[in-house]
Parts: sequence; structure tokens; C-alpha cells
Amino acid sequence: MARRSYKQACSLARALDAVGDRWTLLIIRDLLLGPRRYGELQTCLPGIGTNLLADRLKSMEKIGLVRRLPVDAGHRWELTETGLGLQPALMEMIRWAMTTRLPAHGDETSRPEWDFVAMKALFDPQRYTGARGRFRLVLNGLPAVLEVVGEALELRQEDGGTAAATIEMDATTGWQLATGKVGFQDALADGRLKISGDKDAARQLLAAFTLGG
Amino acid sequence: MARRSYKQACSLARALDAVGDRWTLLIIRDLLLGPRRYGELQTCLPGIGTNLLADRLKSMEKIGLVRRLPVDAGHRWELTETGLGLQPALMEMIRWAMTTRLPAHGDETSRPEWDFVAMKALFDPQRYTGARGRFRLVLNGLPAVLEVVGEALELRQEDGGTAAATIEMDATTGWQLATGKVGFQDALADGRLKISGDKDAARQLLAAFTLGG
DNA sequence: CTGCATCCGCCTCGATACTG
DNA sequence: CAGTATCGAGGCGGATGCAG
Repeated sequence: MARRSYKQACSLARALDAVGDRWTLLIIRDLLLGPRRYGELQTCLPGIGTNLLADRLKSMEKIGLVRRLPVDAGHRWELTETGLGLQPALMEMIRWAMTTRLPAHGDETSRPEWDFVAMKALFDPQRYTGARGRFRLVLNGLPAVLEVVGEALELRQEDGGTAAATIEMDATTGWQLATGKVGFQDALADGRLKISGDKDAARQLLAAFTLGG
Repeated sequence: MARRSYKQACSLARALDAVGDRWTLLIIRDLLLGPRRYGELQTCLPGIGTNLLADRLKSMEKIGLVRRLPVDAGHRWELTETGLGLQPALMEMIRWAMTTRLPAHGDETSRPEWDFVAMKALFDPQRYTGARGRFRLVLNGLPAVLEVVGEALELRQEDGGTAAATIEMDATTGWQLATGKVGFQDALADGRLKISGDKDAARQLLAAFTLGG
């Protein structure tokens, strides 16, 4: 159990007392896409010790950031409202990292889930002028369901259900669209972006993904 | 030199590789109010080891978050544009902590600078309908200069210069005004809020400080 | 006096082994 | 599958020393 505190009467210090320990924010990142089993978290967090993951989940549960969700043969870990409240801070941190040239560490492991989180961070609800709707996003071949709900974009890793449109691309294309390095029509033309269903609604949605402008 | 990396091809992981180490974000917090000397940082960060502060500053300098600003008999540390770019993320994290009941650690130390940072976090530029202007804020008896510049509120710990108005209160009153627990007129009436100069401009400014609504 | 570097004890972390 | 137990390595906290 991590028990080291800054002991400062400052909101940031108190926040870091709660979530500043190693791995904690990455656990929350992975839970942003939906409830996860212990084992799923382990494979999404290569390098974490099994004791650390258990410790972190326990203290996060005590603080009220996550809760256990009973399921057949065990349970899933899911974010509480409080834990979900960290999403804006995480999104801002991701946007900062995406616009900043940070030193790269040679042998990075890669996971498709992280691209979904990056897409969430690129979405700016202020720019979305379309109607409320469900979309299907196939990123690097993996499907997810997008839904614009009030101030944020909900993105769950699952498939099925009805959707106004299906958007298919890879993460690089998504990033290039957001930064304006490639246009909507161009990406469509050279096949890196595929849309089925309501093409106008998809265009409106993609227009809300922006970075650095 | 902190050299432990998550080695994940994920923006959040890379951000935490850069600023996730202990004390780093608190150093940035303190630098948000202006350049600081090494010794000033030490007194604002009770408990940090002198070697750790030096190490952190060195790695932050290498990444490009801070730079040395020569000054008589030594130098000051100041944020670069890249370092300043973390401000939105920090502000969101502060707002999260202020709206969340987190476990308190008995004997917290307190510093007036942290209240200024909290005030920055409460400011929502979207809600500010007034004109660009300079204000003087006296918080708990300590003066600072406020200036609305584009998307953010600049807040420097200094005094002097011209100001459209001077706003005088304590941090608690500021928080109560932001959360709506007390109204502008009431706070003025019972003397916890004092305004000299352009009272209307001050009211417009204070209306842009909000939390949880 | 300011701005660190060195040294040392402790606690967190990461990895492996083991259990309900 | 979902953790607990254990242990070595290293980051961290505190005291002290020293150079410009």
C-alpha cells in the first residue's frame, strides 16, 4: 500500500497523493474504455508487478476511484464517477504529449487500446456541431462504439448495435486528420479512410477531432 | 537522474515518463507563478531532498520544460513554452481534486502560493465576458497581478502597475464565490470581499471563477 | 549566501515463486 | 483466474559538506 504523502494543503498535491504513484494513472487510462478483469489489466500494463497492481487497485478502491463489478467467475474493475472525473486531466495530459516532442525510449510496446484513448483525447466537444448519435469506429481493424454524450465522447471497446455510420482507418490517419496534415476528402480518396452509412454525419464527427489549432 | 520508463507507445505513458516522477509536477506548479530561485523552490517544496530538486531540474531542463534565467549571484528557473503547455492538464487535475473528497493527511503545511494556483484553476476563460484588462488580486493579504490573455488567466505574484480594479479577499471566500455558496453582493456586504476601482469590471472577472457548475 | 554533490538508511518498486 | 509472499535493486528523504 502506497502511503507516502506530500502533506501539502494544495489541491494538486492532494491529487498526486491519490493518483501520483507509479502505474495509477495508467490503470485509470485502461479503465476509461470500460470495465476490465485483473488479468486484462496485467496484459495491458506490461512490466507492472502483480503485487503492485493488486496494491494500486486496493488503494484506488479505498479512495473511491474504482469498484468491483461482480461477474461470472470473478469480477471486473470499473471506474466510479470520481475516477471518471479524472478523464479531463488525462485528456489534457495526452494532448500535451501529442504536441510535444518528448524523448523516445527505444523498445516501446504497443497496444491497440491506447490508440482508442488517444482518439478520445483528440475529440473536442465544442467543435462538434452534429446531432447526438452513435458511431462505429474501426481503428487498425479493431471496432469500438462512439457516442457523443454531453460534454465528452464516450468510447467503448465493443461491437454491434446500430450506428449512424462506420468509420474505418488507422491511428496515424486519425492523427493526421486531427492535425490537418491530410484532408477529409484526400483521406477518403486514397483509401486510408473508409466510411459506410451516413457520410455527412461521419464528416461532422471527424471535424471535431482536432489537435493544436 | 530518474531513468525509469514505462516503455509504452502511448502519449500518456510518455507524458508520465517525462513528468510522472515524484515532485516534478509540483515544481511546475510553483513555476507557474513566475521564475523562481533554487532556494525559493526548496522552501515551497518542504520535504524534497536537495539532491532530488537538483536532479529534477536537470532532467526537466534536458527535456526542455525549464530553462535557467541568469540573475545576479546565481539564476532563476523558469518554464519554457513546452513546460507552460502542461498548465491545462494541471488545472484540470486541481479542479478534480477540489470537487472530490480525498483523504486528508493530518499535518499539512500551507503556503500562500498554492492558493494563487488554485485561483488560476477556478478561472474559466469561456465565462469571461469582460474586456482584456489588468487586475490586482490581494489574496490572504498577498498581492498578485491578474491579466486575461486569450485563453488563460495570467497570474503573477508581484505588485504595482496600473489595474482596472483591486480585489481583496481570502482564499475561502474565493472558493465560496466560485461554487456559488456565497453571492457577490453578500460577500461585499459582510466585508469578506473588498473591491476598489472599477467595481463592474471586478464583478465580471469574478463571475468567470466557477467550479462544478 | 546560493546552489548544488555526496553519503546513507529506508521504503517503493519489479520480478519470481507460490496459493485459494 | 486472481491475487499473496518474498526478496534484491534502486529511487527517495534527510543530513552534511563544499564550491563559486
